[in-house]
Amino acid sequence: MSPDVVNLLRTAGIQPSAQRLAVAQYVLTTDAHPSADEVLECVQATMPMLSRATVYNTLNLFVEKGLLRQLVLAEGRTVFDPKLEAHHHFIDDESGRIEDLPWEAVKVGDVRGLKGYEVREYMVVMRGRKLGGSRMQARPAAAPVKKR
Amino acid sequence: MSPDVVNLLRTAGIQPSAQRLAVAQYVLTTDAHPSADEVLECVQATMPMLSRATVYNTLNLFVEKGLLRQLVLAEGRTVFDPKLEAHHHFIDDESGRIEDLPWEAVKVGDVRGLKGYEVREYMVVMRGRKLGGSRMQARPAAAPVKKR
DNA sequence: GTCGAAGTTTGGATTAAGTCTAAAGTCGAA
DNA sequence: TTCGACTTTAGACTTAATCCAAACTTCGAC
Repeated sequence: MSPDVVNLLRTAGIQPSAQRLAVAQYVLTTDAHPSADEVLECVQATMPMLSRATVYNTLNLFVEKGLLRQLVLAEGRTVFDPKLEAHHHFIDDESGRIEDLPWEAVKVGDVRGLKGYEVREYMVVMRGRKLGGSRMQARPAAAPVKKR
Repeated sequence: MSPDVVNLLRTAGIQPSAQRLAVAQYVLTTDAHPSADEVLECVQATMPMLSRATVYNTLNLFVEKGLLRQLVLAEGRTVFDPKLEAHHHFIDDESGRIEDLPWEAVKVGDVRGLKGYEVREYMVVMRGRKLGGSRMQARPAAAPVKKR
């Protein structure tokens, strides 16, 4: 339990607790864009009594305190992203997996200059096929385009 | 009941029916980005016996046949857009209302050239405040940031 | 016309994500 | 050590969306 995380929470004005630390440890360091249920599942591996409500509470708290961003990009998937800097997203058609792309990877013209709109934030959302990298299959693997 | 719509459906390989026509008439001509429930509500005004299931069936059919695009951009709002050409989206922070922005309005750098990704489609998603245009308040007005 | 098959619509049941609630548990300061 | 504030929990609830099986339409073949 790195004291880093404890301090990170404290600095954000969040009282640390065993549950919050466990969630933080996982969700603040992953780049897998997990959904709330995936967070629950992963963290329960090390803390089996953890309840669904707590995960939702904690994730919402983190979002509110600015430790996490909530993304809604694809059908039925609300997802959390600890990467706070501006960046773009690529969504794999097949797996539904979301990947971060660095801000410099795509140049976007003068958005702030749009007449009539005051743009607070923006990103490019891309969809398509990820080439080559089909061997990476580390974790639960973002629900393969579930027809619910 | 313009025969246009009848033909449009036929051309798309969709057998016309009273319900489908009513839904088409509304959803294919609006730029309000309605949710399924909003479609239900609006079309029920002229066809009160219309069922929820039919609206979902019809909307999904239209999406499948390429008459409509399904967008998931904001929390808990799956929304339909009849504008098929590539374009960008602006989401008003306050009202949650989604607006189309023409493709030329924002220049985006060489997305297709990204190494390792085969981009099928992309768009810029902007969030912020719409200036001035607060008088436009024609219809149900996309749920004003509902805290569910 | 009328029969049957295929397609369409329907209300209600079901599922799943997420929130709410109220009771129980923890923590820390006086 | 005790009190009040905060946190966690299981389970009830809500809402969007889908599934289901029965009823209804449509349409071509006879």
